[in-house]
Amino acid sequence: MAISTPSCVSCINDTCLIKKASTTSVSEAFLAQKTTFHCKKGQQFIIEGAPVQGLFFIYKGKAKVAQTGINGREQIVRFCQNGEIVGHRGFAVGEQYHISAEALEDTMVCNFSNKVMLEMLKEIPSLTYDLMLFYASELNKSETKVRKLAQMTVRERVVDTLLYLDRKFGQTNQILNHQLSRKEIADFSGTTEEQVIRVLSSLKKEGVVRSLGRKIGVSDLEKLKKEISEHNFFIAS
Amino acid sequence: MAISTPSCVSCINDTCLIKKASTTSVSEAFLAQKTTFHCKKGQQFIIEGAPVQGLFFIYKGKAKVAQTGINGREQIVRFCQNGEIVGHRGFAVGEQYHISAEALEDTMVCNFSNKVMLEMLKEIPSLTYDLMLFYASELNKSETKVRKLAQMTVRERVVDTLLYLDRKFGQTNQILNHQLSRKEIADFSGTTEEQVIRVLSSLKKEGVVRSLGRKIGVSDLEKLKKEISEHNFFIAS
DNA sequence: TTTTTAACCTGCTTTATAGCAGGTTTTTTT
DNA sequence: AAAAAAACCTGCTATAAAGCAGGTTAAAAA
Repeated sequence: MAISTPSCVSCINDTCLIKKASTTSVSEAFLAQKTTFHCKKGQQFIIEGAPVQGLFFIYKGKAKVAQTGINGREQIVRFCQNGEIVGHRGFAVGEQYHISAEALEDTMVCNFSNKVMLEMLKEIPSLTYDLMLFYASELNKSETKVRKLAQMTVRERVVDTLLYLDRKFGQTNQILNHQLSRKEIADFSGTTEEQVIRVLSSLKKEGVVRSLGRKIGVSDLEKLKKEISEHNFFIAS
Repeated sequence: MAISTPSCVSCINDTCLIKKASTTSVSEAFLAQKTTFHCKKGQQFIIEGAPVQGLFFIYKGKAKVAQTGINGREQIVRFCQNGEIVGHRGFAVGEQYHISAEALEDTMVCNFSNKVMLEMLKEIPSLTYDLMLFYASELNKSETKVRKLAQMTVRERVVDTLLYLDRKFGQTNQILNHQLSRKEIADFSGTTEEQVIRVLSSLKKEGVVRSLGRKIGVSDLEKLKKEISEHNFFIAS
């Protein structure tokens, strides 16, 4: 369901690597080959195991990236929003995607095919360079995550996830802007729903976290940060 | 202790990204700015927390890359040998190294400064492209590791490490070519020395692993592989 | 508004893993 | 060759985390 394709040159997502590259003297022919489509909330636009189809960029909206682990258990890899790349892990390395990507709300997604992407990278060294930096930064985040999983307790990992959600999507009235279920928090933190519930209710008793119906928020950000700051984690996720 | 610097053009490490790039029409001026030095077994050539000093390449030898985790607990990140890059995580992203690198045997290491590296990347797009692919592949490995840590049991992680050591350094007479202490295996697998010892002695009883004094080896590779194959891990580490 | 469903919560039990203590073997040093 | 030092092993105990069962609350649908 391709719709009227927005132009990269006039795109408002300044952090988007393509937008950055589009300001250089690049043949518009590349940008013209972009497709843009609309995803309803809950719809998957990358399917685990499907052949790699280039790179995706969130034009407007939110998505979650996940993969199936042992016993069909879902592992949420990351969340993304406007201007962010999705599907880069498969691109350049594999033939199939090892992750799925699902829209968390109505979302517009841009796509460049493998062929076009490779041609662009050949023609625009600055884009290759930016993409290299992007991969390097993702590697940093991923290795930090390895360390966290290996060495943090469940409580610390849940706290860390709350801080991540605050950094990523922000809060309004001390309620996180993007609401996740306890199960989703668990899948991102690498634990179970019950553990998340237990940690959250402790944090509530301690007055660090508050809830409004099903929604949750951090009421004392500093105290929460303090809880994991002793580990000197280079906050990179 | 810089010694007579070996030429990249005539280097035998064909997998080295610099060697690959050196065959193109590149000003030799870059390559001339490489320094090469000798490390004794046990010597650290990258120190955690020190300022980033460009990229390192193993010319000949073996090294382990590690970082300090919670309670000073060591987390081994990876092992490397001839032709492999070290220090790439800090390069391009940070100001300080978040890892240390230590020679596992007498090792020769090449180094390009930040300045020279950045100039080379600007001048040689194919090098930037190769480095991008390298980062992408490292990202893949790291994310696979995240999944493993989150979902494998201790036994599975130790088995996985044994398979990694076999892939990485090989075996002679069913004894792993590079010998690690139980403690090191634990630091790489994300567990404790005692657990590794327990797993190894079970595996020995099952006839899958054998030992010769302190050295260990895999006697039934297929059976060992089978143990974790059900998880369909894309073997990428 | 009522009904239904999904999400959330809590106490109890089980299990996997970590940690400790003390002994043994292997390796290294003298 | 003896002594010292690592590295390795084993049984026991403690603990964190997972799993289960049954109940409650909040949100969505009728």
